[in-house]
Amino acid sequence: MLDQLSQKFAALADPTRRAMLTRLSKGQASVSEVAKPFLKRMSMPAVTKHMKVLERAGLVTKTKDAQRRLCDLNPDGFKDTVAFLEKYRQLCEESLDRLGEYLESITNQSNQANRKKTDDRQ
Amino acid sequence: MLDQLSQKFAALADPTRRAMLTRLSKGQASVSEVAKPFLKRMSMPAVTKHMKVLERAGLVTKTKDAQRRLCDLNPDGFKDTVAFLEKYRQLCEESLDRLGEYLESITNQSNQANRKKTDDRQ
DNA sequence: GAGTTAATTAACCAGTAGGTTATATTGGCA
DNA sequence: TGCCAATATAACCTACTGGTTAATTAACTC
Repeated sequence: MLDQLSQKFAALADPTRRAMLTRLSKGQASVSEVAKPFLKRMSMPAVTKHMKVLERAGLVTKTKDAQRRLCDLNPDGFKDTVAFLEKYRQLCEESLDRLGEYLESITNQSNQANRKKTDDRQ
Repeated sequence: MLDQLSQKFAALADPTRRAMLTRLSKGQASVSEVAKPFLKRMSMPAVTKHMKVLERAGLVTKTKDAQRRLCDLNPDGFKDTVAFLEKYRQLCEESLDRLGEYLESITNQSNQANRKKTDDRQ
C-alpha cells in the first residue's frame, strides 16, 4: 500500500484521469457525465476504476443522488502535491531568471541578427 | 509509451525517487552519493533504475566525470507539472480561505475550550 | 597489464495497473 | 411488480514496475 502522496502522483500519472479532473474543475458531474468523452475509447467499468483511483487518492469526492454518484474535486487533496512541487517551483523561477539574464547578455552585445532571433521567440 | 507529463507524475509517484530529488535539490551528486541512504534498503541496480526513470522523465540530467555520473536537477523539467497543478492551486487557496473563515467563525463565538484546541493544532 | 571503483546491463520474478466482458446492485418509474 | 438506468463488482488477461543476482563496461591507479 502506497503512502498518500505517492497515491496522488500515481493518480495524476494518467492522461484519462487528468482529463477527468479537468472536467470536474468546471463543476460537479455524475460518473456517466464524466465518462462521456471516453466511452468511444474505453468501457464504463474502466471509467469507474479510474474514478475510484482518484477518489482513493483523495482528489475527488462522491456523493449519492438516487442511482447517480455526483463527483466533485477535493481542492484540499491537491495541497500536498502542490506543496512538494513548491520547493522546485523556486528552482524553475531561478532557471527562468538565468534565461532572462542570458537573453539580456546577448542583447547587450547585440547586433541586428541576435535581436531578430530573440523577437522570433516571443 | 506514456506522454511526457504522465512520465513525470509517474516518476514522482515513488518515495525513493522523491527522496532522490530532494537530495539533488541540495546540490549536484554522483549516482553512488545519491544512492548512499538507500543501499541498506535496496541494491545498486535498483538505484540505477530509479535514476533512469527520473532522467527519462526529464527531471534530472547526468554528465560524465571519469567513471562517475554527476546528477543534477533539471529545474525546467518541473515546469509542466507545476503548470498543471497551478489550475488546482487556485482551488486550494479558496478552500484555505474557507477554512480561515470557518476558524474565524468559531473563534468569534469562542470559549476557552475552543481556543485551547486551536492552539494545540499549531 | 592487473586490479579496483563506479555504474550499467541482462535475465529473471512477483505484484500491480489498466483494460476487457459478464454479472450484480440499487433506485426511480409504468 | 417488473423494467430500465446508473454504477459497481467479479473474474480474467497482458503489460509494466520494482526489485533481485550475476555479469559487463569503462576509467582510474599501481
